[in-house]
Parts: sequence; structure tokens; C-alpha cells
Amino acid sequence: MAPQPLPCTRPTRADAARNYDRLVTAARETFAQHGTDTSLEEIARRAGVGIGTLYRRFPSRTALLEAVYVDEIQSVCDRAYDFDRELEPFDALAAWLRSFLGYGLSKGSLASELTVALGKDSPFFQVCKVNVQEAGKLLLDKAKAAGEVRSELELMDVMRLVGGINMGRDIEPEQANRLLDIVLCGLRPAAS
Amino acid sequence: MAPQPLPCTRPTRADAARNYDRLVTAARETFAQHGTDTSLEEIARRAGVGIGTLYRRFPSRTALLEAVYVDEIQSVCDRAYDFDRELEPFDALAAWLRSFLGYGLSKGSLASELTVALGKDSPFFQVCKVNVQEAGKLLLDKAKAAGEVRSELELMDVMRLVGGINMGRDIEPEQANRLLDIVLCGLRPAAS
DNA sequence: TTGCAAAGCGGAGGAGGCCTCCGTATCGTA
DNA sequence: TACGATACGGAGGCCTCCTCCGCTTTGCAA
Repeated sequence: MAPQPLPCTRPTRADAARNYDRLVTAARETFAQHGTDTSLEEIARRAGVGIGTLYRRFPSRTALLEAVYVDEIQSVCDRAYDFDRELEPFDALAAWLRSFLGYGLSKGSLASELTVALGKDSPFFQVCKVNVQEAGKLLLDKAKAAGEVRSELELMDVMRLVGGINMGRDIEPEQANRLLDIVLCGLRPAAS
Repeated sequence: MAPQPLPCTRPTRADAARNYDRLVTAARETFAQHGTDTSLEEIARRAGVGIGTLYRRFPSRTALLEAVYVDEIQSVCDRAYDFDRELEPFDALAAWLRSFLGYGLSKGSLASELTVALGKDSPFFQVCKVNVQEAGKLLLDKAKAAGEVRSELELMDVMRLVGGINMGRDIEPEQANRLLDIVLCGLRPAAS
């Protein structure tokens, strides 16, 4: 499947765009701190808008969750390209992998609530996954080309290892980072 | 991890046990037909009990979902042992695998809503998984011993193949069964 | 710069779900 | 058979969901 642009419905009129951003930001921050079962009324309050404004832009709870998720996926992809420009190939790959520790099907996570609403194998998740894979493949291929990563590694191998770290229940960030250090060490070509 | 008994809180007093069964049955049937977002009040109505009765036995929505899930897992395990007694080894394995097509992280499924509440890697899911794996391993080992399945296959291999079928979004039962037939064909030892 | 049409705003209100409480009913044992 | 313990169930209060409509703001054309 060729990558498609991520679905985004940000309006163009100034006041509407500002409220869209405020809602997505308030939702992301609230979900990160309290889990995704916060009421829409509470999210609207934290965004400083009316519940009617939220519903005009996001016709359902799932629509808001999708917007937050797409926003995060867009950030993941943007960081890949930023790291590609700013860092050496292996460092870019490492920084990128480190930046999305914490995503996964944990309790109260965005991904798990969207799985209930859409199904794990929905077109929505497929589009997001393809975009992330394209960004990751860029970094992996450059690190391979620089001789800094084992040439037999596929992106799916790396994603599985990171996914395994994310699968740990309520993992502490320090532990997650230690485990990632181990994975990164293992990505290096064997000393000859 | 040594298998532990599945968590079950069925009461012993007659009227309470009867209502427990009615609630679990009503919940399972309703979730199968309408997805898991049916209200608890609706489930109590369909079970023919009061909402207070539901809350006396299941202090939260998640508690009821766990009971339904455990009931399904217990059925999956019981069927394995029943098929083991009643069928030839390969037929037993095939019947067992066929019997749980349809489980997975699809839209509105029990497993996906429980993932939101508990996390994918929760102790609850671990205990369920261990029990299923023990039952499956019994059938697989017997089919191998009878020479009817490739000896190099591990239970995780088989579960992954079936999981892949279950991952298809809103798959039709006929298609799921066709795909399983393909998998079963592939489990056979190669003709020499 | 001004006027105006279109788009956006927001909160009250109705419906439904969640959950507790308490008077009544049933069960099971002595 | 009697009685204490446990179970039952639905009303009521609170919260969330979601729509509706009067009011406000935006942005473009004249």
C-alpha cells in the first residue's frame, strides 16, 4: 500500500482552527495524565470552549480520539525526518525509537480505546501504520548504509522489539529506556 | 508460569448462582450481537434481574466483562479436553482451532474493551492465556505424536496463524473457515 | 473601510446510564 | 418450622451525551 496522507480535518477559519488545536491539545494532555475515559464535557472545559463547539468539530468521541492519535503519529513521523536531518544515522534511529516508548495497548491508552471503536485492523490504523513504517524505514536504511546496523534487520524486527518493551504493563520510563539501550546495542553489527 | 485456575466468583447460594448465570449469559449474547457498549441496565433487563442485583455481584462493568471472558476461556479449554476424548488427534486439533475463530481485537469485541480497562499484558490476560496454551499444547502434542502434524511446529506458531485470521476486519465465517482449512492443510507433514 | 452572509460559538435542557440505598423477599441451617 | 443472614430490585441523584437555537465573529466583496 502506497502511503497516503494522514487523515486530518483541521478547519481553515482562524477561530475554528484555534479551537480545534485547543481541543486536541487538551485531549492529548488529559488522556496522558488520566487515561482516555475523561468525559467530553471535561475536555471541552479544559480547552476553554463550549460542548457545542467540540461537537461541531468532532461528531463523536471516537472522532476526537482519532484526531489526537493522528496528531501523535504526525509528530512521530515529523521527528523521524527531523532526526534524519540533524543527527548521524544511528543516533537518528536511536532517538526516534526512544521517542515513542510509551505507546501501545496499555490500560486506558488511546490505541486501546480506538481498537474498541474501530478494530485493530481498521483502515484508520493501517494508514497510520504505513506512515510510521515509511519514516522508520528511511532511518533504518540510512543506518544500514552507514554500516551502523546489522544488514539483515528489517523494520518489522525493530518494531517488534520496541513493541515488546511497550507491552510491559505500566513500565517505568527508566526501565523502558534501559531495555531500549539493550535493543540498540543488539542492532549494531557484530564485531569482527 | 504454572497454570492457575481461572478466576471465577460464582456464588454458591441457589438464587444468587441462578442470577449470576443469567447475567453472564445475557451479557455474552448481547455483546455477541450488539458489541460491548450495551448499557448495564439493558443487560440486567435482558437477564430479568434488577440493576442492584447486577451491582451486588459485579461491582463494575469491567468485572462483568471479565466474568464473560473467563466463561468463554473456560469453554475453549473444556472443548479441548472434550475433543481430545472424542476425536482422533488431528481432528481434535482442527475442531478446537475452528471453535474459536471470531475471537480477537475486532471492533467492539470483549477482548478489546478489556484491553482498555486492564491493559494487554495484565495478570488477568496472562492467566487466561496460560490456560488456553496448556489445552492447546495437549492437542498439538498428541497430533504430533500421531505423526499428523509437522514436528517442528510450536503452539505459538499455530496460535499466530489463527490470530492472523481473527485479525481480519469483520471477516465472514465462511472466509474464516476457508482460511483455517488452508492453515490445517499446511500443518500436515510434507509428503515424502 | 464597511457591510453582510456564512460560519462559528456556547450552554440550557432532555434523555439515558451509572451507582447507591433501603425496605422487602428468599434461602438454608439448626 | 423458625429465624438470621443473604439476596433482591427499583427509585432517586448525579453525571455524561448530544442537540438546538439565539448570539457572535470572521473574512470577503464592494
